[in-house]
Amino acid sequence: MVVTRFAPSPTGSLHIGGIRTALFAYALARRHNGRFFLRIEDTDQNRFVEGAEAEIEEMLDIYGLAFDEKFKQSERLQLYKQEAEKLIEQGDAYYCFATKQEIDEMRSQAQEGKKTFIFRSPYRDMPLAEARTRIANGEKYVIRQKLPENHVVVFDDGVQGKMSFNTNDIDETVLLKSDGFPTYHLAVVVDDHLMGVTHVFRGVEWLPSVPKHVMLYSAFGYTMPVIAHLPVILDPDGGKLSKRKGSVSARGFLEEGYLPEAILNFLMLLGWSAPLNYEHGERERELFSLQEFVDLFDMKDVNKASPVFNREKLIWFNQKYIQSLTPDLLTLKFSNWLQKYGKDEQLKDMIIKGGPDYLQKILTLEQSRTHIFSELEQLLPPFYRHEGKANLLDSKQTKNMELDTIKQFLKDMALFIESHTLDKISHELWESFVREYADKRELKAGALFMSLRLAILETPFSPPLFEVMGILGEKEVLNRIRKYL
RNA sequence: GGCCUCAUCGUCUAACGGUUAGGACAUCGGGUUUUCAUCCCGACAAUCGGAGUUCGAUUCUCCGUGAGGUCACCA
Repeated sequence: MVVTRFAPSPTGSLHIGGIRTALFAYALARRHNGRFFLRIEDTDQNRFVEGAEAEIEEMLDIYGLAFDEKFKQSERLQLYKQEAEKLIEQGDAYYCFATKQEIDEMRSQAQEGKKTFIFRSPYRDMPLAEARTRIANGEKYVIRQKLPENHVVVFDDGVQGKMSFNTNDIDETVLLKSDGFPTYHLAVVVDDHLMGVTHVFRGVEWLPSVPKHVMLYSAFGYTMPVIAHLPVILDPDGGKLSKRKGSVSARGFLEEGYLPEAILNFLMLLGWSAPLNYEHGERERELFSLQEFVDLFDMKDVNKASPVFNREKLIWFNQKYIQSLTPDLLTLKFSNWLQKYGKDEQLKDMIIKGGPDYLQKILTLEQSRTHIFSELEQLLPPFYRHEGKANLLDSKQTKNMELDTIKQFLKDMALFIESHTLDKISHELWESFVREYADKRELKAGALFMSLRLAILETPFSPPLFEVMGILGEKEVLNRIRKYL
């Protein structure tokens, strides 16, 4: 059985890269009808952030990455200590009394001499009995991993492939801190084994500590899971993804108005591509639902190189997903978004007052021109408020016209609408009125449409006017036009 | 600096050792259109450099170069 896990630490808001790691782990487990666990790595008391754990779970839920069970490292402290003691007994670890200051001093000395600093504790070979006496006397200690000298550690990464390390280049790392908490290195190995994890996905930043883990697995006699190190997501400017150009947290993207499905789809293609069978006439494809991804996902299709996070492409995905929404879903999702993240309080009130049916009609019209929900905060107001103060000449089409000509047109337009109040004006009738009007006076039809648009909506950009007027209703349209007469 | 890793259009990527090196985003043209979008059509654009292996390297090997990661009682 395939067992994977997502193991974030609750030290802040969940990074979008975390969602990708979780996505891959989730997909592998689901693909093989296995299990997917959440493990909260809260062994650092100093970096603990209140509410971070709840946010991790909330994000996993919103993004649709359901886990089967949750574990918390802080609840299993006794266990790690026990396991560390076991290593001491075996001679694969030792008590160390060196203080942080002492080590820091040695390190800075080595750096001044331009020498590489690999810490080897003076307590490494202290007789166990002596060490235990010191502990009994209340002395502070940590437990360190003991490494064999000049030993080559080989490792076969699930994504990166074969590599090797020499123990001479590696610190004998702390396994159990003086506060009794395990370090990451001890806790992952113990937990992954106890949880029966078969496949691990994590960021490449963990690659350098692989030899420590390999040695721990062998000291414990555990079989190693497949470990796959995912390349980091890079910023277009180089380096790690930075916040300067937009969100980097899982929640931040939701706030900006991206749909979780679109983000997920974008993330899938960052380092993975679907296998293709040209002989069966398959074409390149990049729109995948979570379920389709699960059905297709295989570790061998994951890339080694670090991808750059391209926000334009994310926007394109989001637009595709918005366009594919049914009117009901579009209305529902946008309403939820607005309520949760909307910034324009006045607009929120007006939308509620206008009712869901009115909103849905507008959204259907604006659907093809929205890429992310936050744009709608600019597109919607013309349907809800009207000042009567727009400059009717402020557009490419109307800037060379006489204001009087426009006003006369608006007046005639109003008369036209009034005279047809009883029978519904058809699109054809209405449009031919404008075009004939333009022909007769040697005006440009486009300019007339624009002047109407500016009067009614007070913006040069809008969906087709006929549909807009249909939504506003004749009474409202007349009201708005009259403000300019 | 030590250790480790990576390298195809600007970006995400595809290509049993044999392809006119394919697709998508972006960009630039053109078409549809009542503005803005959408949609459709088209164009531009890449195998980091140098050796080797081979009849033949994007693909295999080595060396450079460039980029990234990491060197905590943080994860």
